Amino acid sequence: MRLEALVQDSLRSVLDRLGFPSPEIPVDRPPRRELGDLSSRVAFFLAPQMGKSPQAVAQDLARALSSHPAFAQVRAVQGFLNFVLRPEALHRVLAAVLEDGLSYGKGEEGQGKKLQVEFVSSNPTGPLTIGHGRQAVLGDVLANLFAELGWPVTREYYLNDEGRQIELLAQSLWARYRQALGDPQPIPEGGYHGDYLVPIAQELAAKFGNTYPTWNEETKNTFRAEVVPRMLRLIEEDLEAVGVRFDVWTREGDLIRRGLVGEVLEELRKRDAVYEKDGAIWLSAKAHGLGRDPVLVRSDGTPTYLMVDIAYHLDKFRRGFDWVVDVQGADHVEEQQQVKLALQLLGLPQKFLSYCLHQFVTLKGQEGIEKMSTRAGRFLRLKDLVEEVGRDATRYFMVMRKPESHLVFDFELAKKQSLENPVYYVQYAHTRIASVFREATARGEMPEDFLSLDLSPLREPEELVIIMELDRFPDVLRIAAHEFAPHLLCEYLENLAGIFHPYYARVRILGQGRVTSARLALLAGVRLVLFRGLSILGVKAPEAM
RNA sequence: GCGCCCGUAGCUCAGAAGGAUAGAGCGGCGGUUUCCUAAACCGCAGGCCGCAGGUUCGAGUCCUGCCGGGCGCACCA
Repeated sequence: MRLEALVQDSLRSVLDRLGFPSPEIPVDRPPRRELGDLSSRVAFFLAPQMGKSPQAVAQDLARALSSHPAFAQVRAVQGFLNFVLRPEALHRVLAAVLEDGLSYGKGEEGQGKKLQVEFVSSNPTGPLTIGHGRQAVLGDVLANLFAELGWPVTREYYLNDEGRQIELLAQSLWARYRQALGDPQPIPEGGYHGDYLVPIAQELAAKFGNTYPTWNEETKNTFRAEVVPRMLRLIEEDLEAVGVRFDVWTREGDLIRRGLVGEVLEELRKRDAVYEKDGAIWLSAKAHGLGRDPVLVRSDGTPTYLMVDIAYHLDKFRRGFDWVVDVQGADHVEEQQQVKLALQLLGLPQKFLSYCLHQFVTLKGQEGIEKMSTRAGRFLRLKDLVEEVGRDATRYFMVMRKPESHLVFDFELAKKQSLENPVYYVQYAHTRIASVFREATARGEMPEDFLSLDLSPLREPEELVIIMELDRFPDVLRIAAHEFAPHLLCEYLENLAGIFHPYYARVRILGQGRVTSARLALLAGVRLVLFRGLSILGVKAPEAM
């Protein structure tokens, strides 16, 4: 049984007996070790209805629990209830972890439901930058986390392969093509200046020769058809480098061709949520507390990005998703409010769509590309970053901060293969255990299996603390997923490694008789959780380094 | 001007739902190695939690106002 449930159950039975059932029983870790292993603030909540001080309530509860077999001690301190666990209770926790094995921490909350995580969704106007990298890893790890909680997860990429930006890109490519033929054609106003178009332009110059001397409708269609698949290939290379795969790619053009836009517009019109002005169709957002009314259909009759995005989300709903999580950068705040409003007006459940919003990435010590821009051709390509610092460090660094904080990517630190680098610190804990296991096997000290082992020799303080920490893992996964906060998992793993390394340095594992078997079982638990955690982050858990 | 996010140690950051004396890593200083990988470990120094009010038994956490930073405020996507 998990420790939180153990404490809750014990308290619940006492409270029921006293006639004060409490629906919610908080269980925490005390701020300092000396106070105890676990604590509860339940007395603060009960004090008013019991007509006593929190401390008096806590004392009553402590007395009632004093004979509980799992607790060595229950103390009332300033209204808090502090529990000291018997080692046997912790040994049972470790046994349960080992029994669960690779499924330790998995949940069932998502069973029978469908979740979509939409992320990256970068316009196919160039390769992915390290900014997109944060989103790629964030979305991927969130998807992994929800999968752990039992959700069937669809990873989806929304591809804006239509519109003005693509046209500008095509024209930029055409200009590069003309340049390749010796015609000094300038990149258009607001166009794409990146070098990545140059080799493609050279290729097209060789292929077409002088077939397209002027920018016209035919040239535009030709260059657009050439450029989009090539940009997609660049994006796929970047995603591949960072180890991210998508299940579904949805193209904006397909949504438009399916006629969804007209349908959604009709619905919005019925609900009086849109109006016409200057030949365009506007969403009545101001009337619902937003800052301005955005255009849904331009006066030339074409739908805006926002319009299609609304239709896209209605389509997601119809595809049967129970919940959609969109991972987006901080520059999309306004759009998020608008889409949410529109969906609400269309009658979708409020909780259908959640946004995981993240701030941008800056590179430490890289003058000139601190402010990245694909359009200006000023960026560091994701694939190049991965080649430089490795996939593991890239992924880890991208999610080690909470999404709503700015991320300063420390290039030099990420490259270091030493303890200063948190990802190596965690990986090294795993490697060490693997190494001890190899040595144990070589010496013939490895137990047949850990499940029926006597764990009672585990009595060192660090051993009990480590088990307490292993017990937290399922909570960490749950909170990291629902708070959209994968950094909590990084923090947890660093902490676990941070108690393991000193323990390993102080205590001998091998050559200790039956203590050795028990300690190997403890190490197996640590290794299991490190492996599970690193896997969820998409980072390797190496056997040797 | 309006909207969203952020402001915690020299640096980079944790402190889910308000809880006990605010934590970690790096950097700095000082130590540890006949022994399972020192790619490690131990110790020390370092804080008016941006500022000012408020809410309450209790605020880094909630509310209000200010200050500072990021992003957005297009018939671009």
